[in-house]
Amino acid sequence: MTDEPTRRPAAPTIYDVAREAGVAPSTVSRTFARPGRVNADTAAHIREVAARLGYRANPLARALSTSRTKMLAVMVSDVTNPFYSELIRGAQIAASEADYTVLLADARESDQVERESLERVLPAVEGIVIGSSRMSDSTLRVIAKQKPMVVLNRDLMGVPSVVTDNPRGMRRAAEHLGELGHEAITYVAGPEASWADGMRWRALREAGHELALSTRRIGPFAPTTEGGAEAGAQMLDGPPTAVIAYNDLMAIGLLRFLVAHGVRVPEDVSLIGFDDIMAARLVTPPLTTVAAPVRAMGITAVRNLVALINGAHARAAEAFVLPTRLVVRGSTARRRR
Amino acid sequence: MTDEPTRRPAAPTIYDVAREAGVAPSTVSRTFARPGRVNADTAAHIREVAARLGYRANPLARALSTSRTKMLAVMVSDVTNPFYSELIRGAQIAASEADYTVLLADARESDQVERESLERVLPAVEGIVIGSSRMSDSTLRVIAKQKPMVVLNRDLMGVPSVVTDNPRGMRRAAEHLGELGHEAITYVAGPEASWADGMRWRALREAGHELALSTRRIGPFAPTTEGGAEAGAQMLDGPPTAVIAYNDLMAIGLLRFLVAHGVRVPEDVSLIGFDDIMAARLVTPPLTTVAAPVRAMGITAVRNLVALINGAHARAAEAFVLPTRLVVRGSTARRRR
DNA sequence: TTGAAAGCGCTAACAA
DNA sequence: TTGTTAGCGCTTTCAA
Repeated sequence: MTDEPTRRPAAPTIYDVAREAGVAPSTVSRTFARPGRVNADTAAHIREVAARLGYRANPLARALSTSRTKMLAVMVSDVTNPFYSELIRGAQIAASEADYTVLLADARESDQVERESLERVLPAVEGIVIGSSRMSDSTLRVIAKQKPMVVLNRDLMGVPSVVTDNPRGMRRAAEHLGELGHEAITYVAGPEASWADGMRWRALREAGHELALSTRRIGPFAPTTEGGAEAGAQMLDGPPTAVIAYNDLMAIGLLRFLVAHGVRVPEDVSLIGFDDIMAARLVTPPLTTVAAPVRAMGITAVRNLVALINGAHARAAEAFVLPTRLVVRGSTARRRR
Repeated sequence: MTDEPTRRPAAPTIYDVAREAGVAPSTVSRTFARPGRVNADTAAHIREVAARLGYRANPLARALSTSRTKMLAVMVSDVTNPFYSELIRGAQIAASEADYTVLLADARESDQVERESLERVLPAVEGIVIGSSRMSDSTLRVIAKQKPMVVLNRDLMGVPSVVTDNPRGMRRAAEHLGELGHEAITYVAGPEASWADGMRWRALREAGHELALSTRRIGPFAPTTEGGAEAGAQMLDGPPTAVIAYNDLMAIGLLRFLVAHGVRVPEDVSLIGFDDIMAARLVTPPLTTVAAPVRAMGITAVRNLVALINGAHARAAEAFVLPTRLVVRGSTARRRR
């Protein structure tokens, strides 16, 4: 089965083009790398020859001499999580704008895979966006020392970050529940180590304080539908009237669990998620949620990363805060009990 | 704002290690590239020094001299489509097994973006998996001539492919509906150019023929929830009792449209999708669907691609066919009218 | 088993 | 504006 590789024609190089066009190789190089530094006519001629020969600059060779690989890494904990696929989409958009290619590092929710993935990808890229990571702050900081880095929804002293406005989002969610007559809100916590989780719970506590709503917290749970179901199991006897979950996936898991066990949503329990993933719209009832501008986050992160690569100073003191928005759908209603 | 780049320590090279270890650079190279060709003790020493210095082989430099970049491209039409994210997951798994990195080429449902994406990525990779593409067969074949390629759910003469067993899946779906007493099945078609769509419709016709069920087809529609809703609008007056949609996204869009317009599922209409994406489980009622082993497809595709790269012969005559499975959930029921 | 030297395809001084 | 000449960091002959 395994034989000698099929012969494929070797890709033409700068030298082939140079010979064919009757100029020096460096002139060919210039034509593509710094047009303007070469006579318009010669350039045209060279391009013509190059096109005829099907010449494409070898990006690796270019990278070797310029040490600009034009590649970026985006690290996520799970590609199949819709939150991250939207993030990747944003990153791709901004990357191609800046003529960068993105390497996907998918941790597959495993520390070891995350390491290996990073190892593999890091030496090839000029910078990295940490969409999510289980690595410790100090580990990340070490990496940030080697390559430009932007982190998402995380607070890493000295490393620029892009975050969503959790406090405002949570505040709006709490207000919404307050307006519907709810007096107590239960927060279903996500992963313990999550910065966003801490932010959200804190924001809820503060909002509760100001709005005279009592708050409590259960968890932590996995940030998945399974985690949500687990939370549901814990609240089955004496469910609260209002719940805010760490994210949509959990809210959906919780929603389905409750409904399956005879608790009606929103009649018995009002439920709010975070992120506004596509599935939030699809469940019955559709989920009220605090929408995060995920794609915009990806775009912002990459734009900042590229700026960093190009020598911008890491204005790391303040994070880039992107606005959230409460999307009211069917899972919240006036309190009835 | 844009200033001189922050100084980052230059990564140690093979020369640094060589000097520090008191050996020739080529020996350091050998230690990593072909261990066994170097004395065990020297090798150990070199590794020790390398570790101490934090040496990491520069993959680009290596690629330049070996012309093995250890990178693969996966082209998809839309990263945010759950079908493709699962595919990417599979590709990642197989790629890391083989010590390859994957470059994601996301077409964002646009021809132009697809082109650019491909241009950007192609010269850097050793091979490419076409998860989906709007490119013509002939264009793809041209590319396959330059780089090893594996296509998914598509039939490209001369190019190895991985497909799901659409005929069997469709057959099972039709049988299921037949057993529930349905006598006519409407197929809601996906994108016109889609090979899978053609396969599915053909398979349904044949199954219908054998099972004495009448079949008809409407569409094409976009393979999205929006497309599904559009189809719903077309069938509002006099809806069929049984519908099979090109994929889950469409089925879900259709489902929600029908329910919103007073048509009950599954009481009035039984509905089946394809793929078994996560959302299929989340909608109400949960969707009966023909599950595709998406992750396995990604794995299979990449494994084959790697084999191809290593010189396996393209046994392109037969495609790799992966089994499908009918997952019966709540959207199908006995015919009542 | 090791070292010396050439070269992968490109860019970047430096001259001309 | 163009050509000449060194490399970029690694692998790979070829000798020793």
